[in-house]
Amino acid sequence: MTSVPRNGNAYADTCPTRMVLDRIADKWAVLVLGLLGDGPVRFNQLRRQIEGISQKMLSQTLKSLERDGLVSRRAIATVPVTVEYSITPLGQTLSATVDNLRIWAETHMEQVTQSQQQYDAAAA
Amino acid sequence: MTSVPRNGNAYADTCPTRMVLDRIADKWAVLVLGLLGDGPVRFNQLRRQIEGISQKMLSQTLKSLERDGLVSRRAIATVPVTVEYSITPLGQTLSATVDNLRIWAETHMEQVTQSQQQYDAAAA
DNA sequence: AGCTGTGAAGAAGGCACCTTCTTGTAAGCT
DNA sequence: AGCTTACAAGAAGGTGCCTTCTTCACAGCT
Repeated sequence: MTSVPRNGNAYADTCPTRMVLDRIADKWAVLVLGLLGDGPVRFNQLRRQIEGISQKMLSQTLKSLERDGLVSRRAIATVPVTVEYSITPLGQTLSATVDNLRIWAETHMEQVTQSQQQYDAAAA
Repeated sequence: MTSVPRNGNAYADTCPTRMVLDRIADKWAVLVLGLLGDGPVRFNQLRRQIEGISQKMLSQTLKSLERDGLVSRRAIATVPVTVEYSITPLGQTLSATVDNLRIWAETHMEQVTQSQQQYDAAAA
């Protein structure tokens, strides 16, 4: 009998799903994948499009996503050398989900911040 | 002219969407909302169902989600007093999205960990 | 008095996230 | 030599995440 991929359980502490969830439930990962979903992007292009992220953090995030198999890296023989990042087929299966998370944040930002203000006022 | 809710932009550093995204792109938030999506749950029930979370962290996460307007809290006059948490209408609109994130992690856990192992082996 | 249960939070400490600074490599320009 | 560009990463330091421990309040039990 061939082995069948088994689903993990994110509610179980010892299951590696917890680590995977921690990896993808990350704002930088969501923002990077959101951009790569539209096509390959170079490092500095990503950096310009994601305001507030440091070069260090972007490099680190891309490395992690590459390690996860969600992103692929290709050095281009320009002068100086530039690097292009693309989403992988595995990353593509996550694309719509992370986009929905970001879109929800964008469309409900006012409601959330309003609720936070009301909560803080009631607590004061 | 009545004011129209404007969408945020998560790629802009100064936009509060970044903060909202940071709030919801969080493994504990995803796991808590995933359980509350099915109906009200008591604090200790949540604690038992989410393995590995400390009482401190669960309490803090629930307080943050309440402040965000995604969760509501109701004290019940039992002996001792127990507290029941429910998802709010606003939280309900996020429910499917966070479930999809968790389900993706559960169904792709093996592919991600395999990719991580291959990456680490190639780097060694 | 002690203990149990519930839920909340401060303190302490370790670890991770994150920025800034710096360095490294390489090629081209002044 | 200096500078620029691109990308990667170590060091340093600050902040935040997170656990553990402890305390608190309250009611009931021994």
